[in-house]
Amino acid sequence: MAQIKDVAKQAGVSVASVSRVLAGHAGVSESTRQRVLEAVQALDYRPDLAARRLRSRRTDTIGLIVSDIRNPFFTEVSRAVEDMAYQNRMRVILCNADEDPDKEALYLDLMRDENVSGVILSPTLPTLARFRPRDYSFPVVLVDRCDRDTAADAVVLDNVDSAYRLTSHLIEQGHRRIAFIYGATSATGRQRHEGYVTAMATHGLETLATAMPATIDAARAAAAEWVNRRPLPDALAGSNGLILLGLTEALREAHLRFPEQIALAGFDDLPWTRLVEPGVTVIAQPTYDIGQAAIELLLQRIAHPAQSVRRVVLRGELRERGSSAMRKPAGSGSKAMAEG
Amino acid sequence: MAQIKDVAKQAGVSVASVSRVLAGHAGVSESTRQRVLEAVQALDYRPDLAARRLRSRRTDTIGLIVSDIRNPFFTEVSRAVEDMAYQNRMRVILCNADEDPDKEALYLDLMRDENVSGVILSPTLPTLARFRPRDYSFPVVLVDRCDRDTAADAVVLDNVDSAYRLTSHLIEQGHRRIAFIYGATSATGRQRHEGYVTAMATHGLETLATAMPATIDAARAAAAEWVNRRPLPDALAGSNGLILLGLTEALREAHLRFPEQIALAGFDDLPWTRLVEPGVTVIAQPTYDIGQAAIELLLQRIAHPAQSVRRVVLRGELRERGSSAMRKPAGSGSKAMAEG
DNA sequence: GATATATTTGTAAACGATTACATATTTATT
DNA sequence: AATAAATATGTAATCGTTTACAAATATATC
Repeated sequence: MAQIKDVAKQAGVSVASVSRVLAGHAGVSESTRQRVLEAVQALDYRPDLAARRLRSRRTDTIGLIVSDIRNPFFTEVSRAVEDMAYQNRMRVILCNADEDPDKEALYLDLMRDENVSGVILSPTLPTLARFRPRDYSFPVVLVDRCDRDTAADAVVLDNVDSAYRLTSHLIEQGHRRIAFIYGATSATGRQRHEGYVTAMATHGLETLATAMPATIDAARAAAAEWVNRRPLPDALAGSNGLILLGLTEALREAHLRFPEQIALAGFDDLPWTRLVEPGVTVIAQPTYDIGQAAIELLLQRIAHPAQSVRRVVLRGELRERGSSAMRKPAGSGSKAMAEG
Repeated sequence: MAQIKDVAKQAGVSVASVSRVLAGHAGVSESTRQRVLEAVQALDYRPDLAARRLRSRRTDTIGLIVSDIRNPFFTEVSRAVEDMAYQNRMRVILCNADEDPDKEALYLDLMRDENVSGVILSPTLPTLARFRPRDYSFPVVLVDRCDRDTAADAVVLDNVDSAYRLTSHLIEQGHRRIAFIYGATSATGRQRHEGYVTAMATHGLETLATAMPATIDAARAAAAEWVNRRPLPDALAGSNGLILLGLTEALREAHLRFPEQIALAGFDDLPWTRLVEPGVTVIAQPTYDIGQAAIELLLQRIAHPAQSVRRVVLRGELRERGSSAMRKPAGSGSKAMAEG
């Protein structure tokens, strides 16, 4: 493998000049620039990254710690971060914390060891609760999950508002007993719950909510409970894509048809929500944009460490489908209202 | 930040001893071991990875280059690789080639620059065609995609056999005009096509296949063509999860009910295949196992570079659901057979 | 107890870049 | 033409480890 001194010799210049050319620094004549570039080409020289990182104390690497890689939301965010990072000559180390605070802490330590330029993190609740950017040796941008008072750069959905709109939509469609099944282990789940509660209160309706870990299985179990209760709720709503999937599975297992017997709605516009007849009403998240915004925020923060804290809030879009359709005044609806 | 010499001073030993203790090398007395460990603890010393990598010429990093991170198959594989890698004190650099050979080549170059310990790769067709392990400075394990004669470690499904079994199942259910829509840009798609062709030939049936890029949109378009043709095929089969999704969408759009009007089957047991009534028949891949096997192969190869080439072939499991149900001798079936 | 052998420790030379500083060269100003 | 300022280049120190080699100490063998 060719080294920088080989290139210097070949080009007839000093190693310093080679380094300067490769770093794109000013103060080097066009003629040496050319000769260095030719020599680099001729020898197929590739700088040793370990040496460069040791001396320069920079890694040009960013860490991405997602809470659950199986959640398509995070897959899509990762994709965006990847794309943008490599376009900006940055490497990405991807870590999947699996909603486990310990694993998360471990990975944050690892980021310190790796001396990363910055980190994009979707924190679990405990980590978020005690999160202070100053505790880390690198800039951190939060994504998807963030408290109102967290003093850190962040990119999030308008969770409270989106949940409010989704719930209001269900109410407008004539549903009254709306059960909200949400992931209590994330700030996002809680905020969406808050939006749900507000919407219900605004319309003078009683809230029916179940908090649980945000997994398909937990959601299915939670939905099964609601489904066995009498009176049957008018509608089930889930706080994210995984939960919505669990709810849908539970309804299938209970042989309940939506929206005739029970309505359904939730978050994340995944491909399957259009496939299950007659389609599931959802709040669509601009997932790719969220990832893109996160890395842009991070790159800016790396460039300007002292700049003031920023928060990007993106709007969720309600996509109405058959699962939330208008409840008939007569029929099972009147029964539910009579009993409730 | 504490350095190794600080630890050495604190423990009253030389830097060499500290290094040896931390590397777990033999030939260091228990008493120094203890004192070094205490000093490390006391100073919260963390070795500088850049320096270590420069001097030792090892990175303990593996590269994972997947063809399409949006494909849940690869998400699950990534999860397994991640888990196992970190358990083995290795870092993972994840790259998403997006089925683009150029991007793939770029990432392989990047792996060389990063001086990774090894790479797990699901190659596109062009890369696979000219793939020779000797061309790389690091060991490579192929995953999901591999030719019969590729001389490299690999973990794959029994693609030909699985497709044969899936097709045979459809035939046993009374379907005759079976259209196979497959991704022609991957070895896997081609092998599954081969299994389909063999099964059809065995039963003296004419093959009806469409080759296309393995995306949801392309699959939907391809399915739309089949659906508009007369006679209508008896069944549609897709060569992976993304394609199967596209086929299902196309049937929905054309308002064709399965299995009554047309049967459906494919690869990858994704959660939604159980949700769309009456369930979609699929070959399930042991995705997590595939990832796990890949990294195990890689770690072994790193430990024993000269050991002979290994291939792990995992068996796909047929999961019968309603979408492939028995075709009635009478009705639309007879019409299709009369016209075919 | 002397010698040979095995074990433990320390010193200093790598690893391959970047960059501070000094020096040489060119250009501008008088 | 002499001086000042700006630009271009080179030399050598440095980043923080690992590890080859030498030296010192402990253990075994006679």
